Amino acid sequence: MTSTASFWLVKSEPNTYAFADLQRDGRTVWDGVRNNVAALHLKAMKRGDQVLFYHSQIGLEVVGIAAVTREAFLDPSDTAGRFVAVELETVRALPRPVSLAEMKAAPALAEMAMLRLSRLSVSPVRPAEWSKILAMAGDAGG
DNA sequence: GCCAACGTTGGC
DNA sequence: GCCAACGTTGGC
Repeated sequence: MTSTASFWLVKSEPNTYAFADLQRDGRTVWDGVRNNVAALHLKAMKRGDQVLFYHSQIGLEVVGIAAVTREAFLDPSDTAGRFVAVELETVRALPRPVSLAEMKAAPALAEMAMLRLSRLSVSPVRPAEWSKILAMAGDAGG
C-alpha cells in the first residue's frame, strides 16, 4: 500500500506544552492556533500524517515526532467558532534534537516553510525535508 | 530586553 | 478601503 501521509511541523513553547508533556499524555488536542495560514494547514492535516514537534523560545530545536489522530474540528477554546484544532499523539522522541541553527545551515532545508515564515506555528514539511531532518537527528525511521 | 515580521484593529 | 497604530510571535 502506498503511503499518502503528509508531513508537518508544529511549534510549542516547552514552558506551555513540551514534547515530554505529549509523551506523558499520549494524545492531546492541538488548539489555540489563531493564525489563518496556520489554520489552513491544520485543516489540511489527515489522520496518520506525521508531525515534527519543535520547541520555540526555549530549546529552539525539533525534539520529537507526533501523528495526527483526529482531523480538524472546531477549536473548543475559540468561543467565536472560527478556528480549528486537531488531535495529536506521540510517536517517538528523536535520538538527538535538531536545532534551528542546524536547520538554517542545511542547504537542503533552505526553503523550509518554518524558516521562511518564522512566526508560522503550523507549517508543511516536504518529504525531502522530513527525510533530511530525521537523518540529522540520527533517526532511522525517515 | 530588543527588534523584525506580520496580523489585526479602528479612524477616516 | 486605506493605512497608521498596536499587539503578538519568536529569534537574537
